[in-house]
Amino acid sequence: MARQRSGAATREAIRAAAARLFRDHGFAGTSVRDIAARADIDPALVIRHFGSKELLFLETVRLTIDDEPLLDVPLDSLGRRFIEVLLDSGEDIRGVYLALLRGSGNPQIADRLSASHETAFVEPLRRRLPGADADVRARLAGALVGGLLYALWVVGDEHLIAVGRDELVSRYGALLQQLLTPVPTGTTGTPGATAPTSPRPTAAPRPRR
Amino acid sequence: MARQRSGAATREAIRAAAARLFRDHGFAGTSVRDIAARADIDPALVIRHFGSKELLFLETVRLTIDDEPLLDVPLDSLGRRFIEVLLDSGEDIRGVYLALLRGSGNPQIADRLSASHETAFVEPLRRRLPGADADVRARLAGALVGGLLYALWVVGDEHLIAVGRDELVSRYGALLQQLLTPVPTGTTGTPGATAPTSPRPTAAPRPRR
DNA sequence: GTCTATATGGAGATAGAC
DNA sequence: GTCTATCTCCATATAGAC
Repeated sequence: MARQRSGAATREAIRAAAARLFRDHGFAGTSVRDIAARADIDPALVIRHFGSKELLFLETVRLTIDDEPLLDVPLDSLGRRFIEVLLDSGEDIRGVYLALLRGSGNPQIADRLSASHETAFVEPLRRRLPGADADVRARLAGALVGGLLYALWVVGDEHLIAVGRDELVSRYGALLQQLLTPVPTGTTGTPGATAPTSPRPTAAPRPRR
Repeated sequence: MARQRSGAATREAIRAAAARLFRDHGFAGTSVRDIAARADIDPALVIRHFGSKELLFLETVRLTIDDEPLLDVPLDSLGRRFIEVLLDSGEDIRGVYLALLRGSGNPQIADRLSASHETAFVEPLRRRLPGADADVRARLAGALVGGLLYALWVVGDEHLIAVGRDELVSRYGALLQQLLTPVPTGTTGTPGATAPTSPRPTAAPRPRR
């Protein structure tokens, strides 16, 4: 019979349905009718409560990493940790990231993506970085991090996925770490090697622990 | 008036119009009518010649990078060079990359993106890499490269763009180089602070095969 | 080969009775 | 606040006359 609900409950039902559908099928792949059906209400109510499909998207699809306590580790292991947190994040983050990315043809969604990238991928790192060029390094790190998610989630590189979480954390984390705490040439007591071009011995997959 | 043209000319006109519009406005943002209008023909002809909008997209939107400049560069400067080539690539690559990315909700377009990523970003690097784990390293490199384009073109990180081409090449190139020729501790000069002075503008001429 | 006309379906959004 | 009914617009795709 689809009994009437209170206004607040309806609003919540719409929000929940929208969040889920947008996350799973993106902005274009979700219709107002789909949302209404899932919330078991009339399509007109969706517009009535949120004004438009676009506003509803912007209200429900937010990228947040609130595992920030997990990032409370020494700076020299922040790289690994950050990758770890991302890879262990649930389906939520993945879906939201994909929805924002694929919807970024829409200017408003593009703005939201831009802000989300800043908040989730750049800012948490920049806060920890010392040095005058901390901002640039954090932004390069944001690009690097985004690249991993792009390769795994958007491209869906099967061979990269098959590498497995632990090795990805180790290798890509080390790469990120390079950006957070660039290894200076002199600290580890290496002699001032003047011959830069050395024929590469193979392997050595872990430049830094 | 819209006088008649030959079949081949019409087909070409459609193809050209589609390539341009898809690249500028994406798959969802381009209608068959838009394409027909730009080609100055009837919308029905678009379908008649190419079967569907989707097939037309797949036929006209291809990501190709000219990897010739990468062939003769020494392995230890391939990282910088690769970033250079990407950043100097024209509006074409950017548009195609964005169209594929934003259209990747469509399974066929996702497949195309996957293949393009492999061909353009992974394969050219893997060819040059020695070692048993060359494949993995090339894929990690592909992720890294994709991340830069993502940050610059999708997110549109203004502060990162403002860094400028040369410094991006230098810093992000050094990062990529870490993956191509890993070094336990820095040997090839400071990784990122200033341009490490081995420009090697264009290498020795070499016959194409 | 080309074009006119149209089929068919789905979208977002609205009007107005209850 | 909610729902029924509908509006308007636009999409891809097709049928059939020239």
